[in-house]
Amino acid sequence: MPAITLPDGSVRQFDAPVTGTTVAEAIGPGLARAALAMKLDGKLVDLATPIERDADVRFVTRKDPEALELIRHDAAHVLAEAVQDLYPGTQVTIGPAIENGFYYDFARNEPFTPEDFAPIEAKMREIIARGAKFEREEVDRQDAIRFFQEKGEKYKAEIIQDLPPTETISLYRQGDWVDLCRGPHMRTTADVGPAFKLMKVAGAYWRGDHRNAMLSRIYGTAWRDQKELDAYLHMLEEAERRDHRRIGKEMDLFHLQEEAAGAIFWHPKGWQLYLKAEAYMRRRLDSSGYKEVKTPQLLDRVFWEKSGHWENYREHMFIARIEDEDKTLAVKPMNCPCHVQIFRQGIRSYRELPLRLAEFGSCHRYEPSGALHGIMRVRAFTQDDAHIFCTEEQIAPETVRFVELLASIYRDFGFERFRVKFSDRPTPRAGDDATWDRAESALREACATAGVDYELNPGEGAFYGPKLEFVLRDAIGRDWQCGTLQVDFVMPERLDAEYVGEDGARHRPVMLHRAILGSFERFLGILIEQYAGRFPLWLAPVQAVVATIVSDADGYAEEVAAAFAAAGLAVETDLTNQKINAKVRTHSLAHVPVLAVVGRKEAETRTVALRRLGSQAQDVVPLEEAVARLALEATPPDLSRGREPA
RNA sequence: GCUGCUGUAGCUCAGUGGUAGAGCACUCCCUUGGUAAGGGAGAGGUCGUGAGUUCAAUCCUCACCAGCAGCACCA
Repeated sequence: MPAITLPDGSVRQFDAPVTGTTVAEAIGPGLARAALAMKLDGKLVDLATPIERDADVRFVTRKDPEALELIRHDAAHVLAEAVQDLYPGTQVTIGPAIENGFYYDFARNEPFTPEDFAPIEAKMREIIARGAKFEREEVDRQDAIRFFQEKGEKYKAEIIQDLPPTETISLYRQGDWVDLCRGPHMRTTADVGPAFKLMKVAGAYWRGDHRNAMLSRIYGTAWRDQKELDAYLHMLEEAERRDHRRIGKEMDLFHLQEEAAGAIFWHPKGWQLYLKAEAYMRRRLDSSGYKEVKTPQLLDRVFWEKSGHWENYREHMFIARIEDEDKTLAVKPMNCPCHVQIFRQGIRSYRELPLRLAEFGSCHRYEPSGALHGIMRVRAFTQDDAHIFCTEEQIAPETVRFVELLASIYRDFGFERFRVKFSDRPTPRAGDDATWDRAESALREACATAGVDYELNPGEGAFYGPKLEFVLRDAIGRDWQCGTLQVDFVMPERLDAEYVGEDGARHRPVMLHRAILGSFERFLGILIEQYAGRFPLWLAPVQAVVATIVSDADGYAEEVAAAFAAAGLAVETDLTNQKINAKVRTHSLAHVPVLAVVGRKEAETRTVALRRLGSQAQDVVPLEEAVARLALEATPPDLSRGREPA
């Protein structure tokens, strides 16, 4: 007879098997109304799940974090029923809850359009209002396959076929509609509530494989209540405002045009931003023991054949044919083989290791057209690339050193948080298992030493070695891999890199491929979104504008601007015959961090009225003090560290 | 690359089978005003490219290019 232990430690004894529903009712009518599902010994299950033995039970109500997932999963089922009701002949496939919502993939000859959303949503509301019970039923595998085949649901039948034999096959019924589903679900369709919205249609490959059929996916979002939904929709709008493509245009940072798809035209202001980031990185690498190099853009095809890239990535390389010489050159898609060439010049000693070769390496890759995205995913980009040639013993300490540098650099750019993914051996791969064991454990060990929390990304390593990926998130919640560290035993072998060890014999070095920003282009895109264009002073392309109130102050304004410029500030003057209100507005919208306003008063007293972006306060200070203060604040973080504020 | 959508002035966008419009920006004039839009005038587009249908195409059809969303890809 089950004894149910509740989260507060109290125990309820029952003299016959019960379900969550009866337990909730026994506790109280309020809980019985609020309970949507339960955690049975830590596992989220239906409220109607029978409990036959002693167990820990926690009820999940709308307030609990698990509720969102349930609401979204149930919403996906409701969506599927609505679609099958409105568009007979449509097959269902899968429909999970995802971050912020849910989707369902349908197989239908005719694709859905956003115009279909209104009728589908209306039908969904009907189904929700009907409040049919979700009823779980466990069935025999063969019966289930036959059942779905007879309904013409060949995708569902295929899913069951591929489920491991140990897996219980369960169906969920909501009224007349049935879906194959592992569950759990809430009590009835009414529990989904009113706070949902269909968001977009898109194609998606069956089982995520591009060789399979393209299904029609409908995305939706769902929340506990209207307030949450509104807040989410509002957040999306805000995110759109900080899209780097929009801000890039507004702030005149860069542009793209069709004759150079996937390549960026950096405008003067955008290039200032780029140069500041590059100068900063150069200092950080230099002071971390890296040696900067520069290698060729174009190399003979033979070279890429030797490195193995021609075989694997030929389709993604830009090729140049030289008719006169009957040669084929390829624009470099990466820098590592070139760095190996530098390593190979002369005879290397173990005393030189670790040798850290860095390059702001400009690379070209013919990315698939659908992958291009603003400046975040382009075909011409520059990596803050470096290769560390070292011994196996040095992998761990070098990794620790790298992670520390990376975290410090991300912090300087305003990113306190980032995710780390550990990608281990893929199939197919180069190198034997013993080598992989060594590489993976070295990396794991290094993560432990460096205090890095990572999530495992199984089978996603590079073909030559395991890797760490450092992921930053953009304004719209999309994740972008920026930093990376890859352990490589293969390339040194392939390109015959070696050093003379302490024992006088020749050895293969290990190569660590690593990048912190990844590509400048992508990183700057994320940076623009991170700050919504309101950069900290050290990065701002235009750091200050000197704006006059009356034209009598023009001469003094020029003097102020000259003083700012002499202190290394990027400054512009605004001597137009606009009112000061208009000038404030213009430069605020342009995200200029410092507005120095000068009128007759300031000219007479040799002061400036400083107004900071985002503040209405005016700070009238003597010119010399303003220069000193701003110059200090505009100092890049690495240069101002340890320095006392003036 | 795949599915769907989009492409009109520098930007944001409206619009029609009879070769086009707004706001902002831009130029000029008036205005010298103390912290988020002072007023007026003007200039600006072979409606993404190419073909087809039509008496007539920016509008309809097809192809291509580019972009957007998602999927796949990302050494």
